[in-house]
Amino acid sequence: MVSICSPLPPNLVASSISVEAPRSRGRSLTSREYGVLLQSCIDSKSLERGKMLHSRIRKDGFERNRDLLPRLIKLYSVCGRIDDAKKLFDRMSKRNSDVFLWTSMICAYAKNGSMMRCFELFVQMLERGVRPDSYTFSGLLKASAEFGFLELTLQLHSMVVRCGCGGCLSVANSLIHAYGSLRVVHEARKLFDRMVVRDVASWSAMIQACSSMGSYADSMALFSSMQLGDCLKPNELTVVALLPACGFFSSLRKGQAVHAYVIRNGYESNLIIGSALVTMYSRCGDPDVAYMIFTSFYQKNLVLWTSMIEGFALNGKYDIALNLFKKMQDQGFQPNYVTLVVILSACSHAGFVDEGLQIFETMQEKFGVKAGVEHYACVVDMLGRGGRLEDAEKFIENMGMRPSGSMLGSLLGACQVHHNVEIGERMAYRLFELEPRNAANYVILSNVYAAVGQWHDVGRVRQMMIAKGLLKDSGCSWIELKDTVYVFGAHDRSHWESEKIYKVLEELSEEIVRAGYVPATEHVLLDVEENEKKKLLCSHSERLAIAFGLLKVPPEMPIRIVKNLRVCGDCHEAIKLISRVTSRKLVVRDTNRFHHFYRGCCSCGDYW
DNA sequence: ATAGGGTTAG
Repeated sequence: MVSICSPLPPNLVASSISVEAPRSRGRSLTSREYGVLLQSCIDSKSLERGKMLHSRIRKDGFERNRDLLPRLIKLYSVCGRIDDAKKLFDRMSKRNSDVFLWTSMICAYAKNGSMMRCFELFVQMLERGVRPDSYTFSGLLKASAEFGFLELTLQLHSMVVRCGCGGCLSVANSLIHAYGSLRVVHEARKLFDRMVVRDVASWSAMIQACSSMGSYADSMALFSSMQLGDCLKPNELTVVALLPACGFFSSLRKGQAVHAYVIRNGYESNLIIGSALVTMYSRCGDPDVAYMIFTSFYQKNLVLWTSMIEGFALNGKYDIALNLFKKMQDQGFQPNYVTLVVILSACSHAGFVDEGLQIFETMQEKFGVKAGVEHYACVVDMLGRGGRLEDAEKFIENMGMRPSGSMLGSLLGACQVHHNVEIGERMAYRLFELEPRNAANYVILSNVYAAVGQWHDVGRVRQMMIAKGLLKDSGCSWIELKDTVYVFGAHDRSHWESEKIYKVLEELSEEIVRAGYVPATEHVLLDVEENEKKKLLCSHSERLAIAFGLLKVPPEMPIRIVKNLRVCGDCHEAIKLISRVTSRKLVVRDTNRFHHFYRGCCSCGDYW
């Protein structure tokens, strides 16, 4: 027989006791013992066992026990019996004004997503004169943030202060989280900076807030101060909050370090961490390791599948991505909204226009997912990339919703690639109204003109930009070696080994010309001499970074670089040949995609 | 009895 204080896992203790032990021993359990058993029912969501326990607790007269009552409510709520929880609550609250009781019911509603009821109960509680405590506020803040109520969160915040709960760690953490998920990071940060004592949860919530806003540099900085300044050990939630930052910077070394930490701490079997790792490795251009992690999970879930599919697509392995999409369905997973965005985007980047359109048209009946803006945006992109610019424009007109800026932007980009001035102008002028301060739109329109040699219009657009005081984002590429990131701008000569770098480029130029390279000067969108154009092309930032990589990265290792804009068409050709003449694997990350160059070919199949 | 997690177009 297993005893109560056995070191075995609680569910084992519970199952062996709740059924036979008490009766066979012929004695009642203490409230403490009931507490342990109830907890195990909560953990394993065992409603039937919990009900049996409940009736025995009632018989033994422990139902009003301050330890057991909240647990009973929690048991019913985690088992999806929120109404039973409320019945019990109603029965008990007639004579009970204990904050424990009220808070547990409020939290049950908060977890359950019953926003209105949660706050109704809170009001009733205040009317009854029950003073809320830190637990009450944590529950309420969770509900308020989840429903995106900023006003309410602010009111709760001021109540927290008035009730003297402002100094409580868990309440402060809840507030940081709430502000973070409401995307008011500065409020979260203000609070965070004022905290006297911070624990892992505070740091994790703050890192998460930064990551969800895309302030990844802040996430990174916080992560190191947490360890160096506060000497705190990251936990699973910290890791999950940090991994997107590693992926964003394509910082394979940092990502690998986090992965090693995950393994050292036994977090590998955590599905959420697994999905975050798959995404991180995919964004660092290493889909093979991502796939290894993916396969290491025997029990997968939809998010893991979706992450892996996206990972392959991101790295140009479109066929594998689509196969995985089929395999996922064979294994009984129905794609959701996000999966369909991912798969449509894959079709768009792969040039699988017809397949993509078919998925789009049948997604509602087949998967019960109603197409949203993101899906429509993928279709516009798909048609645009495929050169079906008129179809794309018609699609925008007839889709029955206001086009988003990004939709018009992707069609404008397609007009640059396919040299369509007419549609390009229409898109650009709509965009100028929609997002007047976005310099990128002006730049693309001027590129559209430049691509067809309308230099007068190029100048006109440039004048518009100057008049509005808009500056073009300048292109740069970077490469990470050891723990340092080296950034190169176009025609950059600031690096201390600049001379060597340009020497490598010169030698390479000769070699790739021998291998058949012809500089595609149409990619120089400036009105300058032909020879000047050739020179300008050679020192694009991506080539500088690659040359530096050739000098520094051991020959057996791939050279990974990242560029903040799209790789230009000429560099793409050149890099293909560089991979051939040097027999190196070159991995270039674009704004959002990867190009894997090897033996003169690129994974994108020249369609991007 | 409480807070915190992964996948989303260009």
